[in-house]
Amino acid sequence: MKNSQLYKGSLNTIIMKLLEEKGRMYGYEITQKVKEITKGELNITEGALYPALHKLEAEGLLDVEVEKVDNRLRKYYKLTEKGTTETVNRLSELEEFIKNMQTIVNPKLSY
Amino acid sequence: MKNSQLYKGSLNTIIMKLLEEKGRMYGYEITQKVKEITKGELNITEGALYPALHKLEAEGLLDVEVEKVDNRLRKYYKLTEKGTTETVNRLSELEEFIKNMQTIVNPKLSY
DNA sequence: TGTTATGCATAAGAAAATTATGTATATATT
DNA sequence: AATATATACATAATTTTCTTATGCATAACA
Repeated sequence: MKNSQLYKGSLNTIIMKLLEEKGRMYGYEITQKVKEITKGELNITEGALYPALHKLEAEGLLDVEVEKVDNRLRKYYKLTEKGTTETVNRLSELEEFIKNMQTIVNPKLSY
Repeated sequence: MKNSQLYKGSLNTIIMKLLEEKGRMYGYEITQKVKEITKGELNITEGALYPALHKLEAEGLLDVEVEKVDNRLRKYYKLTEKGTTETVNRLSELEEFIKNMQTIVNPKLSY
């Protein structure tokens, strides 16, 4: 992941949320989707992405399906049942985080 | 810093924003203020806070004034001129970050 | 034919945090 | 009087997460 270090710690949540939405995605697709969503502002590097995917898989939160498309390998990831449950938690943590950060940035709006 | 790893990378921004608001604060005060703002959700650990303050000082973004209150030491930090300028940048990065994360969490609201 | 895009992966190093200590004074509790 | 909690700083060892730099391989484009 590149850019302002604020994104540190949010990669897993991003991956899981995208998978919850799209059903299944492969690594490269995730990087492109995030680039698109953030209008080029957030570029997930491979050195961050692939180890993250492997770790989520090792933790039993993701499943993989390998497919060959156009003679090139793709590893499709999707949430396991455990992963789906965990995603709900992560997303509420994210919303809480965003609220808290907004309160810090703009304390006057938080009555 | 404790809790959801989402806060990783946001400590410096939090410190600088609080200092911008309050003028000057000492370390322990910062931890208490953040705990209060986030209703106990975010607890900044000393192992994260003090090295962060020292680094910001070394970078010329903060100045220190040592004072003895009730026979106990306090190190009051405040933004330097450079720090004030930098805070503006960090805050706009933070707002951009929050926007992007919101778009990811709730893509339907981002037309 | 060389560059860009697609698609995966890992290793070395840096950055930022956690966890575990350590020191010291003040205040509240038992 | 003794003990625990709060205040106030600090650092060292370790872990987590990311960046940077590689590496391999196929497809598409110029």
